[in-house]
Amino acid sequence: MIIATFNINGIKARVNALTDWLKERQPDVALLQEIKSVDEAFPREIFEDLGYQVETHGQKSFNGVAILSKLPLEDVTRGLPGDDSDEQARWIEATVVGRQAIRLCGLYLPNGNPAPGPKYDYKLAWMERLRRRAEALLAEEMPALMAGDYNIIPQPEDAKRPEAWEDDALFRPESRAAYRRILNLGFTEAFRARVQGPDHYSFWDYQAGAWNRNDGIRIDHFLLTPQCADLLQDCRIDSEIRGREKPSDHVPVWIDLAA
DNA sequence: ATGGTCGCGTAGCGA
Repeated sequence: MIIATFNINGIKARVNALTDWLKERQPDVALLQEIKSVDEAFPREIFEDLGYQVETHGQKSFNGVAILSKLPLEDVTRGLPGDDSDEQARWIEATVVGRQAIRLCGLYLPNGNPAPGPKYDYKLAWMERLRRRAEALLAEEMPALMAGDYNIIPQPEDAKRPEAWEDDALFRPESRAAYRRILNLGFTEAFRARVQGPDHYSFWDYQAGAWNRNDGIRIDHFLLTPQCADLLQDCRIDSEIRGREKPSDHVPVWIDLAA
């Protein structure tokens, strides 16, 4: 089963790029972030015609997550638990039923810049809520994953120029510690379980020719529970997508599970 | 130090 995560940076602007990639990669599931659309305006028919069930959790102009699946989805829930006053659409869950059931959590973690400040406080508070949800997920002892745009550069090797990110909310020590705290509960980060070394990125800024200089960062991640990690066969980044017409600033990352 | 580029929505914010 191929499961992908892709921050598409606006569904309206990305319909062609996204459908082209879906037809090529043929993922069973695509977790999408930054749809930047309300649910009613999401062009669901285009993806239903490609054979996907469409579940969205959108908001006007900003954020928004979605799940596309060729396999049946069950028990869809929207919103990260822990703060009923949080109106930002950054979390969606569903169970995909293949040969075995996998619990999927699609997330768009807050950027947090500028740091320090209220946006950074929101990021760290959101990560603490994520940690609590992660603990509950592990306690279920079933194959489950949390994937999406984490807005976290885990290690210096995950940036072409780590020194440029020293004071950034994506790389500050508190951000990386909060991410590590979740990982160390017992998750496997799929990409680093399969691939070592530098120069593997999932995001290149639109500005200053970042793509042409390969000035990227790796911020889109798959965290797998032990039961899910046992099924991991592959993890790859479709970086070539970034060089196409009208690309997102992120590219898809996908895993292949024996499920 | 500044500005560099996109998307949304049609000004200015978020990234």
